[in-house]
Amino acid sequence: MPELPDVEVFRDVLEEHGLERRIETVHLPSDSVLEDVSKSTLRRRLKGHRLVSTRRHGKHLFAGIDGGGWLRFHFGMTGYLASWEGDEDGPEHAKLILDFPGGRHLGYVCVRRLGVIGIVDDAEAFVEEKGLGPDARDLDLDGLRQRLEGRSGSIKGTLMNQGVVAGLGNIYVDEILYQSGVDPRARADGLPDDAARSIHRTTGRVLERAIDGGVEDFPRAWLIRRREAGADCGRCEGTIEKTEVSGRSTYFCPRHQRK
DNA sequence: GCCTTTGTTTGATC
DNA sequence: AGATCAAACAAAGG
Repeated sequence: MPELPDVEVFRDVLEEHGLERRIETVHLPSDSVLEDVSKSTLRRRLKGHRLVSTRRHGKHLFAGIDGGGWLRFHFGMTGYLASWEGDEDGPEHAKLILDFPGGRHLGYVCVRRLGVIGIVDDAEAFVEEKGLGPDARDLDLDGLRQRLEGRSGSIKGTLMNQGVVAGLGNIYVDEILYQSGVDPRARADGLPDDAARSIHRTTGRVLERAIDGGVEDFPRAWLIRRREAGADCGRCEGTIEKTEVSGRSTYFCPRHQRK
């Protein structure tokens, strides 16, 4: 579930509850989601320090540590950040809990353990090494055109490829293509220019609106409100169909989404 | 109980 | 070589 807008909301949690407070205790319960860092190193790098800044690239979130380096989060399919106050245990399946003065806690929670936590020296360098494309929020039209060039796969698979554009996943790509009127199975490099233009414009609009709404209360006109085979399209007289594209369940309206 | 779901990595194939 | 695709992964809910 966590795609760019979700991670942006987690970033708000981090900004509001996790910054500029001394980390008193670092809890790393049982099965670890740590990558490239041991529990003891992570504890040493965080304990007694403060998180002082945040960065996001695509679905990756970073928290700058006052002693240098960045705490890195990836949320897999079911991860999220939570903050709470007091003596309660907090959510189940928390993999990392930071305790702050005054009883405030910040937790990284991941039920299915496909998320990852690590420490990196340099967030930029990490993005480079991973080979991530530009963040979907900053992508300009020419950049998008260039990145679709020579791609023989489906437009859906290409937009979900984090090396092409970072931040979009199954739900938002379906939404963008639905609102752009583009068939998810269309070849990425064969799109008419107005389709590329529409995808670009729609991507910006959809992401901003999703973030503004806190990733809830989506407009009624959105596909996300009717991801169900047989539902009325809502944009035209068509009917929503379910199929599989790039190995992912895909909802679209064959009537107004064209190749 | 099997199927579906989500994002990424992997190994194979084009 | 580089792109693309299917399968695997965990675990819960239908």
